[in-house]
Amino acid sequence: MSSASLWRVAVDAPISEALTYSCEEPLQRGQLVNVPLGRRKVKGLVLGPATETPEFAIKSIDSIDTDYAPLPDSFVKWLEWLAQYYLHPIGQVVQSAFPPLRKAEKHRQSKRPPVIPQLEADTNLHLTDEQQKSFEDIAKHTGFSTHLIFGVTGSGKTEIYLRLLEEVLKRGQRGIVLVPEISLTPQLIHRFARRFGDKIAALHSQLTDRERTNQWWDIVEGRKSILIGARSALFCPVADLGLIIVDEEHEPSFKQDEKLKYNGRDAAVMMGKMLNCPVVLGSATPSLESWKNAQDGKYHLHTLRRRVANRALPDIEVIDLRHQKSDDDEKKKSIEKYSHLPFWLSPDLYERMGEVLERGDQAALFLNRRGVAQMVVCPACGHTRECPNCDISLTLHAHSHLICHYCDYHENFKTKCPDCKEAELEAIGLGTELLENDLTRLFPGKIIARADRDEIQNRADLEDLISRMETGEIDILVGTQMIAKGLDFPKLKLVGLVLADVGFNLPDFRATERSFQLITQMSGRSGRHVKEGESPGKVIIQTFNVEHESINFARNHDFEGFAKHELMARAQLNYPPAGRLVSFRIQGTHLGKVEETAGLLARRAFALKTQFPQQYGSIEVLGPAEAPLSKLRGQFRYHLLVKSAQLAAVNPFSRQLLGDQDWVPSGIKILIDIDPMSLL
DNA sequence: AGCACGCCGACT
DNA sequence: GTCGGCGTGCTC
Repeated sequence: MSSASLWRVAVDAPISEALTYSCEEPLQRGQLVNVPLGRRKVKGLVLGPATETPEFAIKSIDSIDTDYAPLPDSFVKWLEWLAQYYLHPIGQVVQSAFPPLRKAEKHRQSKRPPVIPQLEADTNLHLTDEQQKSFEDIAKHTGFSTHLIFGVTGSGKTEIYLRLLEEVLKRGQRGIVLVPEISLTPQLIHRFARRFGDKIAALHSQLTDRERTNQWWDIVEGRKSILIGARSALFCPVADLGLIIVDEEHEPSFKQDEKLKYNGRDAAVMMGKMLNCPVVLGSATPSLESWKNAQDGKYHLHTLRRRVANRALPDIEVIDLRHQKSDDDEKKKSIEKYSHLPFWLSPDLYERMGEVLERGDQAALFLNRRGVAQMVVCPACGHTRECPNCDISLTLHAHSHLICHYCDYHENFKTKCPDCKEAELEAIGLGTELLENDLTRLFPGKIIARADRDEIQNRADLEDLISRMETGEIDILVGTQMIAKGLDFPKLKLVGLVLADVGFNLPDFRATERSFQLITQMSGRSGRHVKEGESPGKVIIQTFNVEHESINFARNHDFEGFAKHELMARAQLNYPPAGRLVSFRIQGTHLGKVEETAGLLARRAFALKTQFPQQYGSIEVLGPAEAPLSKLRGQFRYHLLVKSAQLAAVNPFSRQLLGDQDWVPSGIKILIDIDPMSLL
């Protein structure tokens, strides 16, 4: 018996590959060990025996951490895939698979409310024919398969999830439910808790480290069978996993935007593949990535076209904000009548709000003022400036330059509209706070609440707002996209999108898709509980771009038409899902050095293409260009985009392009984002 | 990420 | 003189 024992260990440090350690005792892949690293002690995960001896002085493993059972081989494979696909140090990927604290010796009574409330059990709801069929079609799969439930808002996707989980429990297996952090509200957790009682565990950002650790062990040791959580819940090694559900799969927040930049939805599908269990994705507005996979037959598609209980979809009306002036006498009178209205509020929306409030129902106004949504628009014809190379909106800089953030195309900003030559282009700015102030004046005595990053800081604030909406205390809700998702208020009968255009003009190839999703999701909040035969909920969209495709398709509740249209546009420029995209961000404190390194990276990219024309001929390199946020916290930022319709080429190309990074000058950092959700 | 080493300014 | 600022570099 030889004690030949060199092992590959993924240590907790930003080192891309595993390090080699020796150990006298027998080890096993998946075990957590304590190892020396430099002058300190760190945790590491045993990946397997080392195949070759490095020319280092090899250190010995200090001890095996016996608190944790070895991670299953398939789970370690999944961790390795994450590191390899997202080009992230394996040791830092591994750390996410362990709870933040040690296991509690004994459970102490906490002053905080329980993570999962104890609620009266409820029973299954009756399934519609559509729900029943989807449920049956999915439930017959027990091995790896991916399912996309495309169901209009209010069509009862959650009830299908609940039934599927029931089947999983019957088989003695467990399930994971991933939801976007923002929709992980008590409303949703309560619904699961009522159905499955004390079988539920939850992991989300509002938990303390102790709560998180306890939930983790509850699942790992089998006391709980269903884990509901944000994307990071995937890292909990659930034994006997029988199903993964990703609700609102299109949500950009499934993408982590720092450190390991993984997409929770994609990681979930890969986990299903590695652990051989079904994965169910659900959305009223599927991502084009998932939609294409369904069209190509890679995912099973299940469609729910109708709301439950035959509730009608809301009636959507589009208000054209152009041509407010008129010579018509009657119109003139009407303009006088409404002259007290602020510029952002059309008479139609104002009148509808009055009617709804009169009946004691609620209205919500939505305005997406996130980020630096600079928009240049012609008030006469609605024209906006776009980049001729990239087909995205140009951003106004310093009131004089219009710049494309993808390819560095720029032009002078001419104030006269180049399209109709009648009016002067305007940069428009407007925020939710202004709305709130104006509404207080227009609707005296009505209770107005605002929901945006400034007002809603934490879960408690959101819970408070939700309950005030549910009790009907609030008359008018004003908010950003915070209020667009998952919320369900019976008395909400009118939704107004104050300026739908804001989203259209973000310098991002997903801007149109985001707008469509937002309009559809926001519309879906209206009239969710109207009874059969009652007049449906109302949606009013105010816009300068009545012909914009995201409005045209959304007003007709036509996701499929939209997807077809948008997929064609993406395919023409090889944007995802037709192509794969990788973004490199070069940043540092010295502008000249950053520019220089960005140029160097681009030259390396072209050299690689020339050197391997077979593999990399299809790769397009865009930039380098100044990043949209060109200076952030004292760091100058450039970026370079790599894209190709040949999906498999992009990852190895990016890996080779970066190399071991010994060519990167000191003081410069290069951050890589595989499949970026946003190019801002 | 830590934790060293190292090379300059301002203090008892 | 030496205390400590944080730039740079390495970890099997």
